[in-house]
Amino acid sequence: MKPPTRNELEEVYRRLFKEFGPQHWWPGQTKWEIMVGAVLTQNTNWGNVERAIRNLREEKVLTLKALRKISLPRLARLIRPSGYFNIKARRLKNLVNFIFAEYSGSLVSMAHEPLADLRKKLLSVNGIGPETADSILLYAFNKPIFVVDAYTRRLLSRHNWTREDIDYHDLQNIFMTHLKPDVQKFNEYHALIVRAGKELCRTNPKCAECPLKTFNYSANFQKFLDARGYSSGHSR
DNA sequence: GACCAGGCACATC
DNA sequence: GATGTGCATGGT
Repeated sequence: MKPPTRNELEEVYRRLFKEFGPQHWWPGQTKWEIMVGAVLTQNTNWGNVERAIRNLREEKVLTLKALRKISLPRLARLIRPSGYFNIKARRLKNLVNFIFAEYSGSLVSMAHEPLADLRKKLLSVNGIGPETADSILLYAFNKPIFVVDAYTRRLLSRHNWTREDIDYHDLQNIFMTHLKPDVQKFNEYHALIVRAGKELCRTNPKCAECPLKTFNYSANFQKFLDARGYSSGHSR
């Protein structure tokens, strides 16, 4: 098992982009809306997050100020469709309180904070882990940090480039050390991996249709396919 | 009815 | 430091 080379990472990007085109991420209009989405989508289908965000918008509480004032039970009720609503309500409150405590509620001054400092501070907020922090940094604040997630982990491990249980930062470092810091490209690359990942998901690999099919899948992935009865006919 | 989805914190050993 | 568990909805 050896990690992908720079050329391989570039080739993956080219193929994904050619297959799917630009993804125009993040699916959210304002900095704050992107941050809310980043918390709500934790281990949750994006469609459910959209319902929750729609509720917040319809109730006119999809702003920093409104979310500061809203009661915890009401917030939990509105974001119910996104799952884990009690925990996520508290996490959103934690994020709001952090922004007021640290930046007087100003996303503009928050945006001026250097990447490394802002990242460290975000990670200190209870409920903001590495992926949520990096999503906020890249997609809300346009900072050059590569976001990795379950799809990224799956993509690399199935090509036998990494172990399935690779640590978040080890995985992130593979991209950060090989690719030049480029906000637009990091944005697009992660979005494309998610897009492709949905076609390479756990229960329905659809490998014949995967744009990466010309890579050699790993022995592990082959075993995975065999175990689920996907190998006969269309796997390679 | 089982399994899955763009994590994270916390308990326990 | 590694491993396990709770959190919860809506789609397939």
